[in-house]
Amino acid sequence: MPEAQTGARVDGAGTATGDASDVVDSAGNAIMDAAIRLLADGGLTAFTTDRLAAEARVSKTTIYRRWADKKAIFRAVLDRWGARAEVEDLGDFLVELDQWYADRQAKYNQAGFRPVAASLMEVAAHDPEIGEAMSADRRASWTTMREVLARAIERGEIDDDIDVDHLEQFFLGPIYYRALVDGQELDDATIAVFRRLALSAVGYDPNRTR
Amino acid sequence: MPEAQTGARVDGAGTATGDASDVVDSAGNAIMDAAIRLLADGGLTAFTTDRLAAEARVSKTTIYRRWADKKAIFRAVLDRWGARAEVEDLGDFLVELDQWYADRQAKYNQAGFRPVAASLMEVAAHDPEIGEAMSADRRASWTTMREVLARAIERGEIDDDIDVDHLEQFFLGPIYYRALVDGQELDDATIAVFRRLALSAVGYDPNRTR
DNA sequence: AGTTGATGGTACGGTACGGTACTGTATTCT
DNA sequence: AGAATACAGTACCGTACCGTACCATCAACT
Repeated sequence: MPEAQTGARVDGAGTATGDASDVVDSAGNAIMDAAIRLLADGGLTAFTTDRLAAEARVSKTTIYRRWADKKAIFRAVLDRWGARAEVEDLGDFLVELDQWYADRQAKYNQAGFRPVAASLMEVAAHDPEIGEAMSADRRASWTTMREVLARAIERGEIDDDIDVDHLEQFFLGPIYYRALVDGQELDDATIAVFRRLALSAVGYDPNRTR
Repeated sequence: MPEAQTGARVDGAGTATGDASDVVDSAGNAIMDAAIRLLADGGLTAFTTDRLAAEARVSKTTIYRRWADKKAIFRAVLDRWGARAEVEDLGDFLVELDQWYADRQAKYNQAGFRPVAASLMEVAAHDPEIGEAMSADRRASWTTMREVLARAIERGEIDDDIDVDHLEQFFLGPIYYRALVDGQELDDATIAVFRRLALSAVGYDPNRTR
């Protein structure tokens, strides 16, 4: 009977109702936070269950009560790490694009982004299951930009003869490359340059009326 | 006496004269090739000295006779992996750019690029020494594109008001992102799209006379 | 109060890894 | 021929890791 929801202990939010993917209890959150800290500091080498338990101030028992094995832990970390940008329809490509840039800038500039992303990618590149989960995450994250671009094309603000997939990669590539591969900061000046270049590339008219 | 160069065994090319970084003997080459195969197939998990010896059909003694420890082996793999593009002055930006694109396309499309690059990046992101070596490799690899861009600016073929660093990242980012992060192939159509967008971004006039 | 269940701490087994030492053999140079 | 060297093969040691078992404790529910 998997629905045996009885008494929880520390967290006041009650018991976990869903599966292991959405962990809401405090111990689970502590474990996930500790896992990201470990990956940020020492990468895959430091990502051991012993250190995870110590860093989360939790016993290994508590960890293995929530996830079957290390791979499951890692998948949960991946799920938590992936967060998509939220940009709604604001009627103007430039406004939406700036919001998207600000979101990406904040995300990729956050402390530990590069080491954590590098570790996640290493595993994703070699484990098909993790890789597929990561791809799904990325596709979901792309949805926002796809919609921004699709709306801009529909409004006639940018050229309509470019595949949306390529457009996404063209917009995201430079900032991702700079942040992940090169490890440089995404300062405002850099974002401004990339923005100007990208806008010019897709035929956006800077002197358009609205 | 480190200059004790006496008789080698298998390779007819004679003895190694330099330091451990340039390994030219057959056993050393076999080890390096095997290391890249291991990283391509199983990533950092599979990259153990035992498997390396087995894959290279070499005893562990032979490995540790050439490199002091595993980190040194890894650094040698990194050196071998990094190969810069070679584009000379051809008098025309478009011609040079196409040569650069062809070079990058071939490199990033080679089998095993993504898994190997992902493993190298994971280590580079967490080990300062390896990270610095990788940065140096990348800077050296960039030199070619920097010169291509600098020449184009000097010739007046593209806009001259953009920082060269940003330009590099803008050109390289999309193709690197697609190949490494997304794992998609760099087909000719994609390269063509990226090329068209990039040219338009930097103000290249497609109808220029020469 | 008593029961239930999650937790912390710890110890343990089995395995794998990094690096070294040792033995016998094949090759090159003197 | 004899010396020197590099090699394959293997055994070995210390360590670290994953996952489990055990036990005492503490909070929540009946």
